[in-house]
Amino acid sequence: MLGLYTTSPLAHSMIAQVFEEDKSFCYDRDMTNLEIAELLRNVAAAYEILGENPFKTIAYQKAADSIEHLTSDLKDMWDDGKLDTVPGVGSALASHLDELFRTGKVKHFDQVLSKLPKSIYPLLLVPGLGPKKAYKLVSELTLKDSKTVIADLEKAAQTHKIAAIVGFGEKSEEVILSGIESYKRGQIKENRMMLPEADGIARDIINYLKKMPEVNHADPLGSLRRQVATIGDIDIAVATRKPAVVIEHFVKYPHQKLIDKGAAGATLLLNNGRQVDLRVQKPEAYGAMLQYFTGSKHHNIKLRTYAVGRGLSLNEYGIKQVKTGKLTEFASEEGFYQALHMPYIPPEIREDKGEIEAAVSGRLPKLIELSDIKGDLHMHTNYNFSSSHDIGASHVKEHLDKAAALGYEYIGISDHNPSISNQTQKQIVAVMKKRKEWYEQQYYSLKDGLKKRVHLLIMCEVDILTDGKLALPDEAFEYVDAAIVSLHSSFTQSRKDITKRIITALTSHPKVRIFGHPTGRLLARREGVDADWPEVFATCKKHSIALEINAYPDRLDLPDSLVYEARKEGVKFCIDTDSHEVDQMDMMRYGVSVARRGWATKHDIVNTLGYNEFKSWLQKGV
DNA sequence: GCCGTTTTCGGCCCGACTGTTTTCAGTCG
Repeated sequence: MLGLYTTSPLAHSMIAQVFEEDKSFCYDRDMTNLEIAELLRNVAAAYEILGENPFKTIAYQKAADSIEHLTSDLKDMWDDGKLDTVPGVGSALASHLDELFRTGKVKHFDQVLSKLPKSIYPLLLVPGLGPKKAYKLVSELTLKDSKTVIADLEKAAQTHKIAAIVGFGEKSEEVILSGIESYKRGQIKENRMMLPEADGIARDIINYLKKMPEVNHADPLGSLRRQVATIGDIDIAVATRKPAVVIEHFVKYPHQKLIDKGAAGATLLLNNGRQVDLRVQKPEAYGAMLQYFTGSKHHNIKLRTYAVGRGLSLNEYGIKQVKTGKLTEFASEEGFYQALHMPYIPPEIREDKGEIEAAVSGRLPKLIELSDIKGDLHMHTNYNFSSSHDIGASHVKEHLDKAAALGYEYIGISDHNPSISNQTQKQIVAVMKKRKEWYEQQYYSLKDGLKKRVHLLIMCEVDILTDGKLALPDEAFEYVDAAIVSLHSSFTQSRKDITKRIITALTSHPKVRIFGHPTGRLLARREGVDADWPEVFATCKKHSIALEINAYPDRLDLPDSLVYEARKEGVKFCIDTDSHEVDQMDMMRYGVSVARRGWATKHDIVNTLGYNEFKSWLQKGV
């Protein structure tokens, strides 16, 4: 295959001359992981156009993927001399990245990138355009300005200048225009839905499908099955012997538009604007299909690479012996993984974070399950005591009833601390004393049966003020069993300031036991704070403070990637719902999903402890 | 350019889809 290594037939030297005024590349030594990944992808694209060894191109793309998925800043890892621990970064790339962080430039990248017109690189972000097409369009249409290249291309498509280019046609113009449309939408990031919304939609449809006797199994696929915090499209798999009947039934589900219908499935645009794909498969091959479409992409690539080493090739229909071409089908995913000599890997951890290696060597963690949860420590009742933030909508007795129904041994009421702006410290202490007495009175008035089953802990969610002090006077701590401390203001402080602020708060009183929704992120609305997480984790570990995994739908905070990191350091977690209304206590399972995605076992989670053990953890931190 | 149950050389995931083609290249997930 000599052709792979020869120079592209396109006359890039000529093009480079046309664009010679446009040669400088701006990047700096404080690039984010995302920006570095984009830089490496640009180099890979240039290599591809220039006809470099295709595996070198793939190596750059792999490194870019891997850097994009890191949970710490690459620059911090460089600081710590840990560049070589990044998968896909070998000695050559490590040396280039070292040059980048030291000098803010990489000579080799500049050389490669400047062989091509700079205006091709923005086009790579448009769906449907890869290196080859981007290069051809830029060359043929002489699109010089990288700042306006996307708008220029849009204009060229609208005025039908693209159909005239060899290899493009009228349809290409439409595809390019719709690609530019989604590129623009992608910039606004409005498309993804939060996990519970996607989960609810999928559950309704799965229940609807399961009413048919022809449906043997129905499951979500993709990021929803892996329980990622935000979901793009909803994909659903069905095992059946009567695919046509199932598809007919599916397209009768209430919708605004039937987008596609074929022998293997159908796509609907629902009334709520969400898109749902259905895929059908015969029961014998259902396991292979589930595995294939659950992903993640990185997990599947790693798994297929592993299989190739054993003379096997994986696809959506089964496992093929490379030598004989014999295909074995699998009805279940368990069987599929077993055939690869490893235990079943739960969907939540299929992210290529070491789960395949762990499975092969028998080190796969036994992930926490919803039924392991024995209590919920973060909820707000409708008891009104001049609280600093919002109060809840339900009575404490409703919360206790619900806890009993969920089989919990205990709950903690964690109302916000009293407002500090219009009350003296003395008044606040009095309010807290009265609050404790009120809750105790409510609890004592319960029926004996409920009291025996569910214990009540009187806690408080205390604001961490801008300087790290707590918004509750020391004397008031006498009236709570324990405190959750949380950030509710000044989210944009510098990393140094916010880290110091958090650590000050965590170590300011022995009754501070849980760090609530640690990053403060609100999905699709607010980024989390930029703290030095390893330092925060070390403090939690030292003082035996639990990091909260807040299950509230738009929080899911601590995020799964940080759960994974913190767990490696031996930090404990507490999964809470932060309920402001009694039915929200059902959201616990989303918190459990986050914990599972972070590889947590029940031993990593303090509210899997029975009441007595939990109480002793609260008091002594054992 | 990376990497190791084929470990310092010789491989590198897999198939679907689409448009422009008449047998395939490019892109995507």
